[in-house]
Amino acid sequence: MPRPEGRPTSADVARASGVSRTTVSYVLNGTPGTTISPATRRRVLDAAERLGYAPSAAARALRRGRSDLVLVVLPDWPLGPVLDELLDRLAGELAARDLQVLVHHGRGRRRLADLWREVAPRTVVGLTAFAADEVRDMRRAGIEVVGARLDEDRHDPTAYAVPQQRIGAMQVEHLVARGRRRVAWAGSTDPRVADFATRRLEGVAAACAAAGLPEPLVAALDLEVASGAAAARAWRAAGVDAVAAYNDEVALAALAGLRAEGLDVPGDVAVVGVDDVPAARLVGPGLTTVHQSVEAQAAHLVAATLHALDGAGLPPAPEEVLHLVVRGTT
Amino acid sequence: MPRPEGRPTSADVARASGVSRTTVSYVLNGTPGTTISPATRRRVLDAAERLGYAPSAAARALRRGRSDLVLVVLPDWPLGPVLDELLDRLAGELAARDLQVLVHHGRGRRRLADLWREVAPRTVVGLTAFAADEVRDMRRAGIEVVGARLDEDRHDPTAYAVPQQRIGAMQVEHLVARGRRRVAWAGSTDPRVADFATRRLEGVAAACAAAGLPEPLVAALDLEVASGAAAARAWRAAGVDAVAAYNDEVALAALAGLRAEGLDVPGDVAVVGVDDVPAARLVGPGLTTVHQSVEAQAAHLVAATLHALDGAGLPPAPEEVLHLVVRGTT
DNA sequence: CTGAAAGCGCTTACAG
DNA sequence: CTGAAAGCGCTTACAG
Repeated sequence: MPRPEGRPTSADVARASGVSRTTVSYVLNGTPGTTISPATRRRVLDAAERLGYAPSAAARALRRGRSDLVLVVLPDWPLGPVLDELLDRLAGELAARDLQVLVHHGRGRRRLADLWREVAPRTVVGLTAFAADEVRDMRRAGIEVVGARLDEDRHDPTAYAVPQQRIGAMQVEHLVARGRRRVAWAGSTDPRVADFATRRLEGVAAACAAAGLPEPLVAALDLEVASGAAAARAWRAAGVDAVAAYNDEVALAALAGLRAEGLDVPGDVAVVGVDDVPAARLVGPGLTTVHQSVEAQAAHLVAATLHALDGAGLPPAPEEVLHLVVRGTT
Repeated sequence: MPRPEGRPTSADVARASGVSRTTVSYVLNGTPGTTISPATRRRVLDAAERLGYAPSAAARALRRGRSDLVLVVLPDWPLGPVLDELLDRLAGELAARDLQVLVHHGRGRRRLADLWREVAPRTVVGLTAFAADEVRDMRRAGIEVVGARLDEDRHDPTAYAVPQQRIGAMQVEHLVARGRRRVAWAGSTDPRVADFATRRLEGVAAACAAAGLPEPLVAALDLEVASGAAAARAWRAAGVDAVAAYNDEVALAALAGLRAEGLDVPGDVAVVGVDDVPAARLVGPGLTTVHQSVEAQAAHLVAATLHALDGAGLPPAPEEVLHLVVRGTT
């Protein structure tokens, strides 16, 4: 009989099956090196099933000194298919090692410290960058940390990074190869992506300088036709013949604005995005864009995590993550 | 001095500050009703800081009998802006009550049972439907369960549900109002959304029947121009003059296919999507679509969760979640 | 104002 | 083949 209040414990199972808690633990955990008679084993299993017994994770974690959780901390940017796939791959890979992946959507820095103390995960995987003292605290608590970097800093070999500046540079290099000379940057008004946008713009500016072009004209777009149209008027006034957009959605807003202003793409202005979302190949003309290989990123992230977990070999940096997909807009 | 191995415990802090563990606990938890001298308090706080002490969540949960976690179980469908916003709102609301939200991306049914035992959350919020015995097990373990339903089943008042069939019906009702008589359904080849797609198609079929139209012509589309074009040829052959798409992305594939086949939208064929993603208003012509109010959904979810947590009043069913946004494609 | 002690539910040497 | 007992790190009546 379950106790009137609360969940049953191993003591309840022991009582119900007439054995000690030791035996219950041995049977339920399949502890190797023990020899429990089949009859006893049956009785214990039956009792556990009948009572709906589930071991207390808190007690188990306390006793074992660690949990079987991997905490993934997401940055405060919009979710998308890339992240989706990344988490999926990571969870699958870790499940094979009996680790559970739990995701924290990282709004609010303050809460993070509470959180990792609360769940006491084996490893924390940050898709956002951690402060140095945060990393110190976690390591001190015996938690492995796999970090993310927004930039190309490679000092920490486990750091997971997509070279954001390279993305911007690739956009400009392609536009220059197409003979464009006056480049505009179409950024985002979403504050959550500001870090990324800044890096990409740095890459755009550097590539313009390297090609002897003037500094890029900078604008931030909403995902609205009117916003794109306003930008398009400024571009026409400045003689812009090429637009590098923060991502494909912003590129779509730019395209809508150019269309509304009667400018021809790619005749008057070429446009290149980032992400290669499905819409990029479905609109007409198709959107030229920088594709990020989820496979390569996921493989790197998984490898870095396994490295932190059990000292598996470090993965090579994912150099082959980016490639350009050329379509009708350039 | 921290112990050579592992994290410091409250005993270490007690030793370092020359008080008992009781006092350490009182100080660190700000336990009301105790009167610790400011000097003692200072010493404890300093020692804790110096040692980098963080209480063991496992021990605390074991002692208290429950954790401060809310586990959100996501279904196995692609992430998107709606889910993003939903999680954001829920996390914000619960943070105000000192609850942490942790998200499990629910691939693999088997693992779920392990997971809730492992983290011993206060509440499990399912954005996917749970099996009845799963719910029973969780409740038996003292965990509140907030369930999701794929359909319009309203037996459980806490169940969170978007009326999927209503979505399909709204699409058809609009098409009929526009004078269309031969409706096709553009489904998805993504198996992860099969449940949703089925419900929406049921709504489409029912609305067709109600309007005296023939059964909808059914096709599943990839997010590729070629796939849309193949469907477009079939639609032309069957005299289809209206397409209800599973979502906006599929609608974009349909539009790309119709364009490739030289069919005019909305002249020859009208198209209506679901979701109102940014691209829907950025493409030309703009995509008519069924908008799901994230606000209403989030409010309902938050209310249902708070109800489970502390018996707050039940939210009204979110009837006002859906509305049609009419643009150029119909 | 502060401390000694019990107990949360497990697992695992150790002893039989 | 199985059990009594210790101990993981906390919190909290209870006693001073």
